[in-house]
Amino acid sequence: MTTSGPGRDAILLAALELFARHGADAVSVRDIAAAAGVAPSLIPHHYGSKAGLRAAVDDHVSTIFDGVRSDALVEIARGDLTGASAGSFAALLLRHLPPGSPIPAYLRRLLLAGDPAGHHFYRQWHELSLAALEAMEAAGLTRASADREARAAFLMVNDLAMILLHDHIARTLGIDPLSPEGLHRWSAEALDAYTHGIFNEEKA
Amino acid sequence: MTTSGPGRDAILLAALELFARHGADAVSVRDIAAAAGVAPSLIPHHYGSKAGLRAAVDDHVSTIFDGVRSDALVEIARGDLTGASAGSFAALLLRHLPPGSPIPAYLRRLLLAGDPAGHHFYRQWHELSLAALEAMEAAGLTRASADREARAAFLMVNDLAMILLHDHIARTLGIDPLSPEGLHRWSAEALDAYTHGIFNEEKA
DNA sequence: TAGCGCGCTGAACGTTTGTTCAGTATGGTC
DNA sequence: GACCATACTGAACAAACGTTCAGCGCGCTA
Repeated sequence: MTTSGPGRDAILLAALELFARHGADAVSVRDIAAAAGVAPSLIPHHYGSKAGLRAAVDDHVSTIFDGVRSDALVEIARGDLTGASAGSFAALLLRHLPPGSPIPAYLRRLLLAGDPAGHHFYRQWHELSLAALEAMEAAGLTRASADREARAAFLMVNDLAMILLHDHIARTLGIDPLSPEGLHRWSAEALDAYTHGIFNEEKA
Repeated sequence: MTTSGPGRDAILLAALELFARHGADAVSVRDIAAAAGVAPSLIPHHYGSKAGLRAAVDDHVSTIFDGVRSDALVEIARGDLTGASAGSFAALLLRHLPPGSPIPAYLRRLLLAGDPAGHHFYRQWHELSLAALEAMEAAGLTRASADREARAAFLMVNDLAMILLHDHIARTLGIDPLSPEGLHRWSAEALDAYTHGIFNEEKA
């Protein structure tokens, strides 16, 4: 377990890519080494074990998310609540990541794997969502909610869903909802639904 | 590869349970055999291979979904559009499954894995969602949409999200959104959002 | 220039994987 | 009662797994 070297970074990036695409269980140490262009034994050398590498990748991703999250908190504190930042987690993430980044797919695995790292991530974002909603209510941008916790969860979960189901949406709708144009179409629908409603008033 | 026997069914159910909980890649043939109370060699005997068992589990789940889906189509055809059936896929599924069923968790894996089975499933439900939305528009229950495809996808994805992120929501909100009470709280928020809106009209 | 530290390799290790196969037990058919 | 089909077992298999370890090469400092 050492601390530097070009091979070390190559391993981390290759692992992130492969874990995101196939899931950590389906990827072997030899697969990662081949993708990184190093010997398989370099992985336990640098990261102790495959589990250690996994933890390092989680850490790497977690650090990136921390950056995105603190940026969002700054915007909320500034009262900058319009547009995508407060309303759309997906748009926020998109601004911070290069196109084709494996991070969204990795996030997908993280949230669905059921391990503690995924829940920790979810909880942090839930709190951010709650803070954003409170700020919007205070600014008079939303109708008051009888159940603010549930509403914050509802909005956030809907937003995350677009990332989680990204591949399916892209193929079914014929347009990538994480591309600028696709995101525009998607959030137009979302904004319309959340502003004007979709259902008519029901009688009983 | 045979066709009957008590061991065969036990293997299928044990595999469904374990695949849903840990993912197929993380579960060994020996794990499944132990859970089913049979010898490991009985699995390739009945299903040809582990991949064959996987396909059989997919088939089993697919058949269940077909039943749910055709029930929903009947309701739509009858004009029975109020309540949970048309609006909530989660509620629909809940009515068809016993409590504690591994099916929702399996569905989660299916949609995430990126294999054709998951996309096939998504596409079928997207068409159902579109049909339900069309019926609701025709019945005057919704405002007309400028982008009906996107709206159907939006509503469906939001609904699926509740199942995909079920564990996180349950732990964060402190109430299981797939239980009757939890579902009530969740769909109250959803119905309110979709009927009255959440955001106030924006100026520019 | 000698010595040392360390990123890195390649062969080997023991374990676990999915699968094969010879063989047993059981239930139905002639 | 003899026969056969078949659900099922337990030992064995080759392949792949994660990991270990002796050693190589390069860049330091003395």
